[in-house]
Amino acid sequence: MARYGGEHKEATRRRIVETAGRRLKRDGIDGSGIATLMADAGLTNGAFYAHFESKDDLVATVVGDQLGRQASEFSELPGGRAGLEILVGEYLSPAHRDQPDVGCPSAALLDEVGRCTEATKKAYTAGTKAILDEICTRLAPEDPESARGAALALFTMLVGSMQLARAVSDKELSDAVLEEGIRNAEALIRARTKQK
Amino acid sequence: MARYGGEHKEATRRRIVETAGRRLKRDGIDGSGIATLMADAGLTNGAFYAHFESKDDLVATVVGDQLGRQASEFSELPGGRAGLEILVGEYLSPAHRDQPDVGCPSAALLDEVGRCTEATKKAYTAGTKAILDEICTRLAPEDPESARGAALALFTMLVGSMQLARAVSDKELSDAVLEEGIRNAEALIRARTKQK
DNA sequence: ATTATCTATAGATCTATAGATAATGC
DNA sequence: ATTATCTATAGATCTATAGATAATGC
Repeated sequence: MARYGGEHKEATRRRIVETAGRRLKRDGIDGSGIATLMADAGLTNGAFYAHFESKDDLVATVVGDQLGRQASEFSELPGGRAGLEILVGEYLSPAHRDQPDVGCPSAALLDEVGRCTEATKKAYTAGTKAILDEICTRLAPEDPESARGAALALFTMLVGSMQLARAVSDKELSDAVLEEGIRNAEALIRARTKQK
Repeated sequence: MARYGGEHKEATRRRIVETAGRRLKRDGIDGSGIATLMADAGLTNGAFYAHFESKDDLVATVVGDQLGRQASEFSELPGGRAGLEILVGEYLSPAHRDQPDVGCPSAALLDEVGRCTEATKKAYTAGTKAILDEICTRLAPEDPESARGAALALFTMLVGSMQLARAVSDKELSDAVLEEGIRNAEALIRARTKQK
């Protein structure tokens, strides 16, 4: 079965999902057209529907893929508090702020995901649960569930801070948002890992 | 000067800005067309350009208006910690989650604002600074500037939590995000108002 | 007479589909 | 012979403009 070496089409699909991840994070979901998404992958728009049922189908796939990648990146961080401190420093960096296309999908798209189809929300939810688990394990290795609240605090603060740093026109304020975000996140990590 | 009672056109413009605020928060910026925005105000699309130079012009105006309203609502809350606790409870409520059109513009639009024109970002920045000032004054009346970091932590956590609660398909998780958000926010307020 | 709004439309872009083409493996 | 991709296009929607209309105040 399968001409073209058996993996040709599969590889193309993966390439579309990858390049679409960057484009969606850069221009937004409603801001990205299929012709552009396909051109990014070196294809024309007509080929799109051989790979996906609809734009919604692609969006759900991309969101799931992006969150899955992020979860697996997180899982490769060192254990305990050390891993979280690396994460915070990288997350709230000017480099991350200035390159949304290769950055966190939640920072780039979270409010838009709230307006997406159920399939996209489901993909988003599964990925985010995995990420929250990674954070919990590092905050409280002996009883991860007990750190759920702190993990949510850390996650929402990181995402909110990055969105704010990007939305603000005042460079000084934007830098301050990142710096204070790091301080606040580190205080949260320290408080949690000391107590209990 | 000015026919139609002198305030007719002005009133129409205000109506457009108001109804567009709701529509943009509901369907997103890229998700809202001018014909729909004008129909919401009881007008046809052709009349739009008598009031605004472009869609970008409207978006900047609406974002500025929305943030200004929010800042003035915040300013009417009681002073000190009490005002902030009311704010947190209302902000992280299921009612707010389920009615984005009449809710916080940052929760609805923050990642999109990051992709908007400079004029929109400027309008957003001015409004957000006013809101952060309101929070600072309540966290540390004697020295508001000292609370800037804590104010940012509170603001980004509120916005991030609301976006997450809306994006998640799992109702239980969504409710938990709001509940844990309240706990985390209150802990932050207490820590800040006790110390110093 | 003035002017806010409407009707009509241009030109671009959007999602999606149908049939043609070209590159592959047998 | 098969099939991934391309070309071409339909039909809807988008932003924006031009000229017509209707409602107002003098």
